[in-house]
Amino acid sequence: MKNNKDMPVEEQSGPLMADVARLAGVAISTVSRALANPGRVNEKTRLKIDAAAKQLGYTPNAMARNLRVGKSNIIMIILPGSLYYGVSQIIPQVLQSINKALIQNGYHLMIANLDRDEMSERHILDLAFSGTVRGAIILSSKLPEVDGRSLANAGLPIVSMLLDMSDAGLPSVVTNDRAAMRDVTEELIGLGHRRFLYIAGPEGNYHDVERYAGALEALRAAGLSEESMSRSGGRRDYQEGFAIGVEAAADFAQLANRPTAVIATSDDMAISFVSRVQRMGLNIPGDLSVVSFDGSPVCEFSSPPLSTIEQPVEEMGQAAVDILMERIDATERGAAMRHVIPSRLIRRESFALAQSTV
Amino acid sequence: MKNNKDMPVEEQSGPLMADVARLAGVAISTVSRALANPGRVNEKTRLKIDAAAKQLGYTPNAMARNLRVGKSNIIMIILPGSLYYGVSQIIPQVLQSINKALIQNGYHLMIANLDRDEMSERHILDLAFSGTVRGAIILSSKLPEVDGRSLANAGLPIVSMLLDMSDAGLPSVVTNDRAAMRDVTEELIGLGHRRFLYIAGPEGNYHDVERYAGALEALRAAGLSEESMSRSGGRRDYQEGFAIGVEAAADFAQLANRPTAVIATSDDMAISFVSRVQRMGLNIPGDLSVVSFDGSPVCEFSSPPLSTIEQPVEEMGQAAVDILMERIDATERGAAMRHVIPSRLIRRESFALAQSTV
DNA sequence: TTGTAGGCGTTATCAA
DNA sequence: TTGATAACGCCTACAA
Repeated sequence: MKNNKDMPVEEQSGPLMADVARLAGVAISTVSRALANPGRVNEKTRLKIDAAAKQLGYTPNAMARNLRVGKSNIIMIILPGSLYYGVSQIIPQVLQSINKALIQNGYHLMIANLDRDEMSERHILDLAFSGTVRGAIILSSKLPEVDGRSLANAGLPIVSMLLDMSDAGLPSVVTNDRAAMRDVTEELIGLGHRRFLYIAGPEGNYHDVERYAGALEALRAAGLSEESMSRSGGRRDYQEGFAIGVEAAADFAQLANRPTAVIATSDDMAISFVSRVQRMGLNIPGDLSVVSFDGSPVCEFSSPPLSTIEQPVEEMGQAAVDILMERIDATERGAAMRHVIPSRLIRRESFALAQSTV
Repeated sequence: MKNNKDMPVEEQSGPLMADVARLAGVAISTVSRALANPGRVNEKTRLKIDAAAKQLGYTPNAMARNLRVGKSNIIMIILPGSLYYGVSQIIPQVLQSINKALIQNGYHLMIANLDRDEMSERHILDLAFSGTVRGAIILSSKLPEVDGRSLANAGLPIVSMLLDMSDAGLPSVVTNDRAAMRDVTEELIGLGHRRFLYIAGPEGNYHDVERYAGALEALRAAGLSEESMSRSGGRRDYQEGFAIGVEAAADFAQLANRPTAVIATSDDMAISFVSRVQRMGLNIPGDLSVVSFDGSPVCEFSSPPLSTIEQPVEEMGQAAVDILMERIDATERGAAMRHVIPSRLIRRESFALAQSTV
């Protein structure tokens, strides 16, 4: 402590390395070494120093250290505009798994929210260019870029998760959206379904593109035309899944030749869709089979329990952190890679054999 | 830039204040002033400096600044063990509103997860004692404390949210759990209900204590005995809401004189409970009224739509940040206060007049 | 209004 | 193996 003469109480800044050094009877630099490179110091002095540090309740000042070594130990996660989904636990799960993996590597997690406004972009760019963060994991398809500064040029390792941005030069951790969709569509075809309704999130979104492509692949493989699958949605964001499902139910009611199977691209859509068509008197899965994406646990408690494609969020988060750590340590950067972690279909009662129709 | 002779490319640390100063033809300190106290510098030089800064794409180094001024601009949020709830969006909503409010005040949000293990406590204490964070918002009932160091003694402003910890000296932002529960119970009594089932989270938890007390207040006021309300649950955490609801349905089935109204302390509990008792052939709200806590949007799409008590998370987050900011700025700390923000009952079809029974 | 100089708490280099 | 010393990039008296 240096303020020992008048001690204005207000900001007691805690013990410094100098205090530890004094108590242990060694030089400051020796304390620094003892704490950082315990191997490079005499065992006896190390013990003395450890004891002194513990006695004083010493914790090294992170800002001083980071300034000195020129590196921060904070990673930021860039989340899309709204974190607010209906039943999906993807965001909390991502945060949890990433935070855990980061801590194990000695890093901390900072949140950055990427809204559509310029302010949030500026905020993220400040974080990057001020040296506050050491790397980023991004869950949005847009890299912040405001008057000259772009996140891409911040010299920061970045990993994309959920969305494939390897084209933009970012290593990406994704699930097998396309194959998962192809498989489940195939399975429905196998159950006798020939007319489908596809409920989409925002058109052009990576998930939509991939999943729809997967569905079409299955149709083609079975010799069915593209017209056998109607589309609903495409204008609203995934955050508005409930509204999308409600609108899809209205669309569904209008269809002349009603589909016997519905594929929703989020559990929210499926849940609100089901609630509306049941109200119209339809039986699920008797009249209509339903499958969706996200693997929300609540699907088990719908009536009927909903089949859903679970995304391996834990593994994806862990993988994203692993890749980020590699990038941080690497002297040379490898090529941007696309890492695919397979998802898993949870089969429940919401889909069944097609009624023999027509 | 200082590395201008051989430029090893690897760590291009960006322009410094010295570079801006050189380009603008002024001293470093003038740049510092121009950027921080624009008023205390000649307008003409200020423009020159701004231009130079923009031209170089200069962003001040946050770690150097923070070290110098002895303050960080990072706030940590301490979240309970698992973020993983079934349908509740409380955690994401909290993060969103707090992050937004913090940014408006010039702060950043760091996540800290408080598991039951010592490692996570140590992690949080390091964040606090290393000067990394300037304050904390805590959503857990336990203040980290490991060998000597305690978060309570870190000299850090802390605000509790969701849980009332004013007894422990923390200003707390909570909702009116007790009154909300009293009101809804009263309402059920008014509808003719006389036998209740209360589905609890972990016993002794603040929410459980408050809510149960509220229910009892209503019973007493109506001249009903405590025995008119059965209790289920009490052993599992809120994160296991679905399991609690399933078990409650089993408990319910065993009851000799079945309740006509159920009060669940989370939407997860209500949803899984309903799915099970419906499978037992009961009609809701015909045979059984149901109300729960959390205000999850999905409740609108259950069948029947579920009544639920919505927590004002946005306002609570905003209030928590406001209070934290006051504490940070305040020279003298006021007494710990309890700030109550009222919740709101969303009435849906899941409760109705009691069937005339007995 | 602007410039000079010193220091925030650490780590890293160099001698001893 | 240890100690003195010079940065890291910025802010802030104080002097000019």
